[in-house]
Amino acid sequence: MADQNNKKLVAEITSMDEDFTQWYTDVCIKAELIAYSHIKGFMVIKPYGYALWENMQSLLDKRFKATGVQNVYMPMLIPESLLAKEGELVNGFAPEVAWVTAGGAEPLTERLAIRPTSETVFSDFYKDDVHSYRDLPRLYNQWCSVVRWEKETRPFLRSREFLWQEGHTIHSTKEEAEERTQQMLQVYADFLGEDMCIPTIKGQKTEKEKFAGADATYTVEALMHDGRALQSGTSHFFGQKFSKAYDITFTDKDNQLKYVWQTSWGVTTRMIGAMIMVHGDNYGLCIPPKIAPVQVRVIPIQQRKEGVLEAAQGITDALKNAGVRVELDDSDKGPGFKFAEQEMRGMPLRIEIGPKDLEEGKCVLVRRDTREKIECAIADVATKVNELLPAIQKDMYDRAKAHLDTHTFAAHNKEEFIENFKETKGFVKAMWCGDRACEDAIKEEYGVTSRCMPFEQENLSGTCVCCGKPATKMVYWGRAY
RNA sequence: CGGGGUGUGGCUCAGCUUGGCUAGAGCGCCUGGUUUGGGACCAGGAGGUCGCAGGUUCGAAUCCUGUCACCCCGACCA
Repeated sequence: MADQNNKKLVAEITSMDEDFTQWYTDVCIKAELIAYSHIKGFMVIKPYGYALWENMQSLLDKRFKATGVQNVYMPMLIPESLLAKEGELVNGFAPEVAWVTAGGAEPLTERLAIRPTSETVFSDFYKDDVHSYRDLPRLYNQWCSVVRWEKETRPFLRSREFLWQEGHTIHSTKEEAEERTQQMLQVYADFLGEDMCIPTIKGQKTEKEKFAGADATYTVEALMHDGRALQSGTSHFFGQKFSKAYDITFTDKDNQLKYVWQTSWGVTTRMIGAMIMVHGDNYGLCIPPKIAPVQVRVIPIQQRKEGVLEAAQGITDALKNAGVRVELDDSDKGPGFKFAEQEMRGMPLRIEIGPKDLEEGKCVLVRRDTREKIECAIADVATKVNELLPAIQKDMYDRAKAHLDTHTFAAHNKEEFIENFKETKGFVKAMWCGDRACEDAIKEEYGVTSRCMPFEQENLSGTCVCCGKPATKMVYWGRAY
């Protein structure tokens, strides 16, 4: 019944099959996540979008703190001389740094960078803060925004200012720092999988793709509905690069002066983009229950009829008491409008209650992810909802995982590799010799980049799909956002 | 930075080629009423220095010059 009306129902958003990019933009706007501002690449995050971020923040923050991380806040402006101390980082970020050059009417003697990332500031702070092995480790994190003057911008995926968290830790031993790097990557993978219902591939970035200034960069890569890849979180092992550049030393147990070992790791509002593109459909957004600002919207039908609104309010209260994030839509819009809006905004469940239901003492629950309708006695609503929300959470993950699996291909030789990238279908696993030249050539010819060298390696063949020389690694390749 | 596109009420756009009275439509918004199980209907109403700055002209949304902004596609990045 509903399917016959698909066209009409989604008249306000472009079909994702027709134009995925436009669909994405439409959803961001129509689901009221953002509004464009007057500055390119700077967006207004509206209450519903920000509520999403707040939920993500709070879940992540708990996970961080469970591993001993503490939150701090660092200055947003970085003197040029400080930023310039670590050469690779400056070179990496130089083209996209925004500068403050005046304070009021007075030109500054030294221009100040608006942080593109805060390794330098943390390092400068740690330098004087740490003296002894007893001061280590330092496990600091900050929630803030950073600015990078990107050429092309897109809501959540690539904006010039974006919200993120950046964790910066220092350790007395290499092993401990390496362990922390992996630990945080796992935290991201767990968060994305368990809370965001987004399965990821964990692995290491190649030299070409790694973060400027890092010894090693690790990543969690997700696959969007259109088959394109999205780097969804990173964790870096810095070795002693920054500690040597910024002179962060401590006296160890053996009474020797040593340089600290350092990590940093971050995730951003880009994850909201990932959520949209992994779970969304032609009805709009579809938000995992754990993240959803509103988990259930109660929609009364013929709300002026005797008892309807009261019953709807009763259900709302019962759910609220049961710990559910619930909202009653008692606006005077028609029911069709309300259904469409709830779906557009991706609220995981809605409850319809009208005079007919009232007579029978029931209501109708509708899942956003499957649009399945489920009748339920009014008295059992809280129980049923608390049963359905986890089920939706699980099903959303399973569907995303199935999509990832069916859109990951293995190429055993060059022909298969080329074949798989004639159109963007997903990840392609292929062997690689480890040579930068092959990576460059593949990008040049097929427009795909190495996404990561996965921790779970397979031996697909003995030779590099590009040059035919002996292979050293299996790499996930893909077209990336 | 290269290619393409667009700037006219909150939104989507028409009008511009060929200058001319008070700048239009749909959606949205406000008021009143009728409605309500998939984006309701009727009546009334509010809302625009046509992106900005110059120029041509008796007269510019329309022609000319400049400029700014945004969107899309590429190369760089979370």
